[in-house]
Amino acid sequence: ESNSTKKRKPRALFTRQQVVELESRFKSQRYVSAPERQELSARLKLSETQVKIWFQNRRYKCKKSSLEAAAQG
Amino acid sequence: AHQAASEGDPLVSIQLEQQDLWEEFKTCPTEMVITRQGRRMFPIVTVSVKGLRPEAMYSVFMDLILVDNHRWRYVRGKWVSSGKADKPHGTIYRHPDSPHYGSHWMKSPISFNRVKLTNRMGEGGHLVLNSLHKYEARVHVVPEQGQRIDRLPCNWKSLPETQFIAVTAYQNEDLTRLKILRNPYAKAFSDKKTRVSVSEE
DNA sequence: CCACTTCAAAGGTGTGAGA
DNA sequence: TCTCACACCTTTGAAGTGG
Repeated sequence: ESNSTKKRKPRALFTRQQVVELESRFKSQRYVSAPERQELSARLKLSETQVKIWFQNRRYKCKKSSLEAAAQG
Repeated sequence: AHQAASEGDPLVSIQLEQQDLWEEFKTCPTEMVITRQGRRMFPIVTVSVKGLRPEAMYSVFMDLILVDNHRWRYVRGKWVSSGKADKPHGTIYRHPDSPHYGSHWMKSPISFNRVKLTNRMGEGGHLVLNSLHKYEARVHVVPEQGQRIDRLPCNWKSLPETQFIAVTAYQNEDLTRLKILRNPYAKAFSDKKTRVSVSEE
């Protein structure tokens, strides 16, 4: 098949305010429970899956950066 | 003998990281570009902090202080002082992790990689500088209010290795070459010159 | 949950022109 | 001296895939 029907991953970044709130929550709480996730997703107008994956990615990012920091010093 | 005044608090120590890189630039000497929209610094001011109370809350700041009272000019390959310095703006940059626990600040070096330098007032959160003036970075570790820490001896430190002249466009071409060599974002320009012998076959 | 990957968009470089 | 648009890179980060 040629160039026609190729699925390109559209990149949709979260809004600035959404990230601010998520970061704020992550700073005090690395894991979020199901009810908390529901409340967050409703307030931020994101799906619960998006909130779940965001915390998952955020934890990995944190761990990765701290491992790199330890490797250098 | 006078150290006993702070209730057994250890002295706060602030130390610059990547000193060899800063030294390399300082021999040029270092120049930092300032733009209307704001330009990042390279090398990046990074410090390791020791002696904080792990459970106490701190905010960390960086500012750039005038090193001397002169304006500088680049004449025939050398920087020479000429004229009197303009009045500094006195802006300060707060590290985005602030406020956070002492343990957080001490667990790994604190990087000010996102700070931006500008020559125009009103760009929120950026450090405002005068072009052709010489500056030096200074880092502050400030305990949050309500922590009942009476005195922290030495909660700021100036970093002489970071001295630079603010410019609107680079003057010294050795300095420019160093920036291209060391800054990953400028890699396009080092690759370009390497590609001289690559003609298509 | 974790581990890593995917892959465009976002955005940081110095350039070189034109004030 | 200063500003701005490029071209050319990197980094970012939500989503993908498998364990």
